[in-house]
Amino acid sequence: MGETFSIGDLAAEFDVTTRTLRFYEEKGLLCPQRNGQARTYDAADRARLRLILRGKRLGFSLQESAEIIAMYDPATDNKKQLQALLAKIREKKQRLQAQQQDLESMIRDLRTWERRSRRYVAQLDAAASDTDLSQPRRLTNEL
Amino acid sequence: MGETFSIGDLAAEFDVTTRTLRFYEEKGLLCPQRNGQARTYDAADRARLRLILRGKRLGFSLQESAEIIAMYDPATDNKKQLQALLAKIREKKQRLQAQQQDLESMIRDLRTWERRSRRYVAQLDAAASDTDLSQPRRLTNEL
DNA sequence: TCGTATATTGACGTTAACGTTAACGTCACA
DNA sequence: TGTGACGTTAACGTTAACGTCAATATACGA
Repeated sequence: MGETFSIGDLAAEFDVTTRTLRFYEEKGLLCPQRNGQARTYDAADRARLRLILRGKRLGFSLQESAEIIAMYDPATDNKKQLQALLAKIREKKQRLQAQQQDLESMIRDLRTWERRSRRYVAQLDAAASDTDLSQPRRLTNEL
Repeated sequence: MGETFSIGDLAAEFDVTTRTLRFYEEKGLLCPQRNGQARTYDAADRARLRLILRGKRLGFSLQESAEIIAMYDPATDNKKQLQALLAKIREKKQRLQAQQQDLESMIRDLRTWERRSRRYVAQLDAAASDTDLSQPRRLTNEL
């Protein structure tokens, strides 16, 4: 068998608490083996956790991450289900692409602001070396 | 003066409830004028709201959106503050770019899965027309 | 055998981001 | 003059995603 992990191992590796891992299990997102009382996680559990956390970083709820993870599960073996699944995949992809749009807008805005602010700091510097502190120009805020 | 909006206007335009707008105000993210009791929003308020919602879609908390919006505010006019602000901008940009990585990973994964599932459906179709329903091959799940 | 580390199961607490309800004001208009 | 449509404040309710705490079990080393 492959490598296994304790709850503490995974918690440390992914920087979450053990409570979090038990919570995910309680919600049906993880289902590690049991070694007596203790939980034993394998590579697949670890991969699932990675997906859950990736989803979180992207603003998905646990419910949604659960759905996405379900898509990776080949246990669905009839045609209608697979087609429903494909529809879901397309929906998720659209949403993710919309997020990309938002991200690009925001990064563009931030870049603009960074340049603008940098010029302003430079202006302040120049004014200071001129001992001309009279009227620092305001940045206009057109949002 | 420019165009103004009622609370209902903005709620309808951005598909949020009026409660939400009052809540954002309560949290200091919006501060519309008052016309007697009633709120009157202008173009700047509207732009702020757009930023807040964009942040939400990207998984930012309201607190974080508030910080980001504060970056757009030119009211900070001393050099140290501006430099601290630039640092924050860089931090946010890094986080956003990390999100882009996650997004790309996930979209790539989904694309792969879509193709794989599509092939599987095609296989099922072929099998059906052959009246050979014996052993539909399983998709392997290597996550 | 004792202590320390790590695990377990409840069970209650917390925070963010609103929803919901109640009780009321105001303005156009038929 | 009522009757909607739209607005207001205040206060309590809700859901998600954990945190925190208590009491208990298990293994391992000195």
